[in-house]
Amino acid sequence: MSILRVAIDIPLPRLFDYTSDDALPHDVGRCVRVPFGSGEKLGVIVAVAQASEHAADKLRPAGEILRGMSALPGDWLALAEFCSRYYQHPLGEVMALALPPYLRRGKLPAKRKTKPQLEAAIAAEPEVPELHPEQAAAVVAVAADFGHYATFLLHGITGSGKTEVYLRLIEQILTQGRQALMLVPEIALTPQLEGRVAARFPSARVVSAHSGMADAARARGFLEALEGRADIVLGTRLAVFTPLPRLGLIVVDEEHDGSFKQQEGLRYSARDVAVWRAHQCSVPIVLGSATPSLETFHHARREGGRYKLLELTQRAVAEAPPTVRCVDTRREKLQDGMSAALLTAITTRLERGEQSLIFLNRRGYAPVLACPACGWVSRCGRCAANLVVHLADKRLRCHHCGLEAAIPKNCPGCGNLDIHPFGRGTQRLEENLARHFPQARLLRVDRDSASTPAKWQAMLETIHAGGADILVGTQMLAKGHDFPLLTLVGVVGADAALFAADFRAPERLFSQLMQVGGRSGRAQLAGEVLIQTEYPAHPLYQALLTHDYARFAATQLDERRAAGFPPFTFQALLRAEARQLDDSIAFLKTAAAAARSLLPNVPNGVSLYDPVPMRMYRVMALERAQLLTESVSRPALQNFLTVWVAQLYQLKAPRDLRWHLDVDPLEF
DNA sequence: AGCACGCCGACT
DNA sequence: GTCGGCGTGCTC
Repeated sequence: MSILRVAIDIPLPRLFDYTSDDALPHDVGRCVRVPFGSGEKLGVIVAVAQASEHAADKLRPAGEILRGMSALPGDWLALAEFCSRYYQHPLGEVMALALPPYLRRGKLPAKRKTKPQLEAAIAAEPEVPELHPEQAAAVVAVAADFGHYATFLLHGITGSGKTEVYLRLIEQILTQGRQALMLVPEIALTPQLEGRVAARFPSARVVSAHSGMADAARARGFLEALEGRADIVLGTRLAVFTPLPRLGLIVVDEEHDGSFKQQEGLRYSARDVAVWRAHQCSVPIVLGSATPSLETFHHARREGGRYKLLELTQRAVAEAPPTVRCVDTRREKLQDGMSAALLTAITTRLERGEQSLIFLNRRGYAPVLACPACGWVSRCGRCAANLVVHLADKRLRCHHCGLEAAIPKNCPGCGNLDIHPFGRGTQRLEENLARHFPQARLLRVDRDSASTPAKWQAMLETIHAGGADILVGTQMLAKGHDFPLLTLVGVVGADAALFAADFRAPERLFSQLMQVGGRSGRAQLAGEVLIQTEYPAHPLYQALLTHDYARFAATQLDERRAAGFPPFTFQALLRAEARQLDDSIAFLKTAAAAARSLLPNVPNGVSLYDPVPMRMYRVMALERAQLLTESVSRPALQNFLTVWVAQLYQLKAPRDLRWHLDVDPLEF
């Protein structure tokens, strides 16, 4: 008779013990059916022990141990335990997230019978481009650390051939009989990339891992990786949890991308978890970006820094970077929000048969409908936000909860017939452009117009085929697509981010503009970027003019250091949400009081701020507040959080109150 | 998070 | 007289 310690998918920070008369030490890492309360659950065996802390009469016998599937290896369990510890999240929930849903339900997928269509459908790559010297040096540097832990930042401008560096490294690690893990942001995970990798390594087993996959396919890929049959795992953030017994290399492409951070449940950063995992498995990890996160860049540039910096400054294809120019909009009367310079530039492109892209990161027709007479504005009843005017389908819509309403004919406040949309979104910009350029073929690309993958795909094809002259789009258009006919990018309405309350807003803006600017100009056609701004002298724009990420990053890091922001401090946010804001605040105040009694015992200074309503304090009829804690010492913060969270579980709170901790939060 | 147990309103 | 509301308490 032995004791099984089992992690179960419930929001409690503890394991549950069961008795078993047939469990063996090698059952650690296996799934097991266990009675739980009045029902049954599937858990993961974390340990097989001789004794339990619990009274024998409390223990129930475990059910079936699922031996049809290989046990999850020790390093996978350790990875889950690390995430549980670091993000202060119950281990059972971590494992539930890390396992494909199919396996979590105790099912096993049928074995793959046919070779997947993907590989068959892809023509072999005209198999391999030559490396320029910087690429070659990067490959040599990383390969020198095969078999050891090392983190590399591969900092390379758009078009400098980062992907080719990844592929060469993967090729080399495969020849050593090891597996490679490649993480990409959600948006970039397209069949194209899978196809390119599969085509490049026709004899390797490539599996994908992302949440859009069919359950069985995802489970099959997970098992192939677990059993060592998969050679390359390519996926979004959740792929970081794929078990890889022969792991030899990790690549995180576009490492700055916010989608690597999960914003609900286990709020993990797949990039940070990947770095931990590389260390755990003694393998090198390559973080690639044209605009690295300031956290990563800081580690890479510091004297004796923790990361090694690899720079790609040349473009792999012979082409010049786009010319970037600011248009000072304080000095002229704009026409529909557009300057004469921008209108002229578009006209020129139309005459030459080239494409223009106008970037406005605000979808809808106008951000609000308002009554000038009585001051009524279209507010969402469930969120602290305005309803956005969507003229395309004649609705008002909340971008936070999805609430919809008809557009009223007259003011609901005073009956006034003269109510207007205020401000400008992509739909209105499209309408404006259509008036200025009646002969042009316009295409608006945002989450509304490209609502399904099929529509999005069709739009990309239209753009490629030259079926549109002027594109109007949000950041959807910024990422990773090559548009050979596009030679002009106009940026409209970007200034707001310069003065946003979120200290990371400039970092995101720079990255976005750098990316969207990179869409313009290809082999033979020079590109131009026009940024309309009231602050042409702003350091962010000045750095963009010279494509000088390093200068921008340096000024940002100076500001962060002076203000005591990350990466110079480490933060964690306790958030609470309830029907009433008062309840959320009250809970956080109790939590703060508990924290204060702990703080004298925490070395190295952990600071605690006052509970405050969140900026968007109401979403979906839940009112939210947050409490910030920070420290210059990550271990000090961790020690504090561990003790604090244990107390939080003991606090009594209204039934409808939810709370969670966000370690290393990206958004406030 | 489920899910049971447990004390107060409108129905056969 | 019951069916059922959702308030709190537990789950090895």
